Amino acid sequence: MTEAASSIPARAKTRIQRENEIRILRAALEVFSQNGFHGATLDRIAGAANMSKPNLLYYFKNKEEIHIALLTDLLDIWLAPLREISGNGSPAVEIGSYIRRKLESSREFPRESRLFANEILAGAPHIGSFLQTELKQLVDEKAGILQGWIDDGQLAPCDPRHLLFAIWSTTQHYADFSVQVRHVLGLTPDDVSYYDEAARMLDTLFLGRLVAPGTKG
Amino acid sequence: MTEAASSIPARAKTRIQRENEIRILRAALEVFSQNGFHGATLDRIAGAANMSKPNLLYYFKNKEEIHIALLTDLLDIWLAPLREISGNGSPAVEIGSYIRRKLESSREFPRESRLFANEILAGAPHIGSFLQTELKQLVDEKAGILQGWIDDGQLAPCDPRHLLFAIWSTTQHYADFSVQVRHVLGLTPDDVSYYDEAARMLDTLFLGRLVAPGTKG
DNA sequence: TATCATTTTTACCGTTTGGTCAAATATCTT
DNA sequence: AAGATATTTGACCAAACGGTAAAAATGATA
Repeated sequence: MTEAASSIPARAKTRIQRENEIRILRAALEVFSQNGFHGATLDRIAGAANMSKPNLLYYFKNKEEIHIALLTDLLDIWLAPLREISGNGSPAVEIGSYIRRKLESSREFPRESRLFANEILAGAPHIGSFLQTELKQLVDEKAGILQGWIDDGQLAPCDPRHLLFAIWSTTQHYADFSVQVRHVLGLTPDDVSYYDEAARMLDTLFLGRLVAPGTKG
Repeated sequence: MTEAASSIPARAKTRIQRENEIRILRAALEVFSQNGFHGATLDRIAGAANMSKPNLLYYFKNKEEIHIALLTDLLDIWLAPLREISGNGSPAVEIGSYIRRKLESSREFPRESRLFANEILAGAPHIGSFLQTELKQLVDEKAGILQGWIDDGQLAPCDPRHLLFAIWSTTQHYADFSVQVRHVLGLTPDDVSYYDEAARMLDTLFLGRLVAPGTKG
């Protein structure tokens, strides 16, 4: 959870405070991820948290603060799979397990993924600086590892950062566009059985070879 | 543009009417794609169209009608590249050119792409039936073509529909997540020079082989 | 140029929304 | 159990929002 950077030493949180902040953030995640920032109302969030609106505002001073708290928590979830990429392993293993981690993250945290997607779509008003600093730094570092493999001939020549983009987009797609995925596959809502097939597809795509070597150079 | 299905024969549109409807839709596309449906206000749309709000409502009876008009126009743009996939060509050529068309569509119509993404993220409240019928039908048809190539051994075994998902996500990513892409690459806003490198990446990924065949089976 | 239809503006309305405040209630500590 | 603190509630408010009505202005037409 997020702690305000205040000079006044904050009181230790009570049990009720801890519980209610979690209740609120859980409810807010549901509402924000489904309706976007502007589509989410404090009344709906409060309702989803089984709480009155003034009570909710006793814990968070306004709507934006809830949103920012959610985004802050989110960034760790988002970065974790990327951090684990190691230069010691082989590209096949490292990339393969990164994809699996990202896909697993999509399945486990679809609401967080959609919250992130909404924020980026809106122009990243709250996490712009995070993208430019922390994320960029980490990407540059991991891109260096990938570039090493390219130089070794273990990986096809390409811009490693765009390879990461491809991994992000394909894996997150299954959370962010799940409605489309389900409609196209003819599945019922909440059916997430497509993740196994998705994993196979991405393995073939990133680790295998899609189009058989043939007439076209 | 969209025509209401009314039994009363609609008057032919005047010059001013045609011009203003276009002005409104252009402005609304900008505002909706940046702020989502709920984040967009009639005042802002009217402002972007250099028009008073009541004047705007003289042409569209409410906010939702503008949104639906935009989505309707959008679906053609979205489907066009997919329709062109032909069973006569080779997988390499057909898939390659489909990717190029989708990527080009991302570059040319980023606002439309973001509008679409917003709609899907929100649960596709307006285009759900389109996804279940028209899109599903077309996907099933094109998936059949891809399946044929798989049966021929020209394409690696995989669920062709998931292959399409991978193409959609990677190409649309460059429009929908352009802010993230630019921040990570260290580019200035509005710089779209990354599209060339993106095309190379996707060619390698979908048509070539990313990880060199090596120690790992 | 007079007439009619179309377009634009001004003034307004009801509702929703984010947020406040003070009083009431529950909880914790001694 | 008393007192202090933390929590919850109901009543309320101003601003923003989607939308309306009718008059004023403009454009087309004969």
